[in-house]
Amino acid sequence: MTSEEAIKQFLKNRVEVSEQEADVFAQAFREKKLRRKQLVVQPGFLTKHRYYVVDGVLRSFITDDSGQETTIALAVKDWWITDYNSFIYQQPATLFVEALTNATVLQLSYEDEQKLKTANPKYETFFRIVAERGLAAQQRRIITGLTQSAEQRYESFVERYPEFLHDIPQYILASYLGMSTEFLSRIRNNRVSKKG
Amino acid sequence: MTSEEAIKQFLKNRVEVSEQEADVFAQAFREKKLRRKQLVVQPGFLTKHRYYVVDGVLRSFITDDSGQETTIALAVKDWWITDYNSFIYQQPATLFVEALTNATVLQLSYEDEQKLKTANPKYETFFRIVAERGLAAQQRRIITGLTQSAEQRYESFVERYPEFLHDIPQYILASYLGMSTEFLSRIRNNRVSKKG
DNA sequence: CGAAAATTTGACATGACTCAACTGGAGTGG
DNA sequence: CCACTCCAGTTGAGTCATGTCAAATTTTCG
Repeated sequence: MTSEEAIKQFLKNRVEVSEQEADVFAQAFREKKLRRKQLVVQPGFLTKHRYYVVDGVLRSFITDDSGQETTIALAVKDWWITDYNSFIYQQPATLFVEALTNATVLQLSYEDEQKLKTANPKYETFFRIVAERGLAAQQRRIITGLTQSAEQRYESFVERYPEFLHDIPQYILASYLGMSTEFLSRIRNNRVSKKG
Repeated sequence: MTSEEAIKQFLKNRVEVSEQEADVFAQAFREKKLRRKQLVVQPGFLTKHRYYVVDGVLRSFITDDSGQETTIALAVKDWWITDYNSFIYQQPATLFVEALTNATVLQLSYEDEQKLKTANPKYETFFRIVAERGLAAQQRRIITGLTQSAEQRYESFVERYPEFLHDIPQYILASYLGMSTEFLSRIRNNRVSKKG
C-alpha cells in the first residue's frame, strides 16, 4: 500500500468522502522518509507539522536538566504524532519527536491543515474526530498511570500493544511507562522483589 | 452572567459567529443545577451528555475493587467534563462524574451535539478546537505525571490553579495528583521527610 | 450541638530508584 | 573473521520516596 492509499483509507474510515475529496486531502500531505534517530521536532523551534505514520515507529520525548529522557508518546502505523501544545498554538516546542526505526511518515503543515479545514467541512470533521479519539485515548492513559503499579502498567502495555515490543528499546518503554530501565528489566524477568 | 451568556461568550471566544448562530448554539443546551455530591455520570450507564461548567466544581473519578477513588479530572467555570470514552463512542461509562460543590452546568446531549455539527460547520470547528485544546492540556498533564515528584506536582498545581484549592477536599486533590491523602498532608505541612 | 467526614500525625512497610559492576550483542574497521 | 568498542540490558546492594495502618484531632454540616 502506498502512503497515499494509506492516508486516503484512514480518512475514509472516519468520514464519508468522495474519491475526489480523498484525493484533495491526500495531496496536502508530503511523504517523508526518516532514518532511525532522525528528529522532526525539536524544543525551541516551532512545530510546523503533524505527522501521520505510514510505516515504522516514532516517539515524542522530553529531557530534563540532567539529560534524562522521558517518552511522552509512541506512534506506529495509522497513528499521529507531534508536539500538540506547540503545533496547535503555534508556539515553540518543548518536546522532541524522533524516529525509533527507519520510518515513512506523511507530514501536514499547519497552514495546509487550515486550508483543508476551511475548504471543506468534512476535513474539519475529520480532525475533530482525530482529536476526540486522541482525547479519549489519553484519558485512558492517565487512568492507567494513576491507578496501576509499575508491573500492571507493563502488563497492560504488553497486552494492548504486543506488536510494539519488537521495535522499542526497553529503556524507552520504561520511560514511557514511568519507571526506571532497571525496574522494567526486573519486571520482565519476574524478579520484582517477591519475597521467598 | 446567565448560563446562556456564559456559553455564548465561550463560543464567541473560539469561533466567529453571528448573534443568531450563538443563540442557536446556546439553545441546544439545558441548564442543570447540581447539589454537592450529585452524580451525573455513572459506570455501567451510557453517558448521554457532556457538561459545560457555569459555576461550581465537578470532578470525574474511578473506583477500584477495594473502593479506592481516583480523581481523573477536575472542572471549574468554562471547563468541560464528561467520560470521553463513554460519550464519544457512546458506550457504557467507566467513570463517575459528580459535583464537588453545588454547581450550575449546561448539558448537551450526544444527539443535539450531532445535530449542531451537521447544521453548521462553525459548530464543528468549535468542538474540534475544544477537543484539540483538551488534548494539549492532557499532554501537559501526562508530562507532569511522568517527570515530577509528588511535591513538585503539588506545587505546580498550586501555582497553576490557586483558585481551585478552596473547593477541593484534600483527599480528592491527592488522588488527582497521584499520591496518598497522608502524603499530601505532609507536603502541605512541609514535613516531607527532610532529614534534620 | 453532635455525628460524620476530613485532616494530621506517628510508626512502620515497601515499591521503585540509584549506583555501580557485569554481560552480551551489534556494528565497525583492520 | 577476529578484536574492539559501544550501547542496551541485567543484576545486586543499598536507599529513598511514598504508601499503609491506626489513632488522634479538627472541621464540616445536617
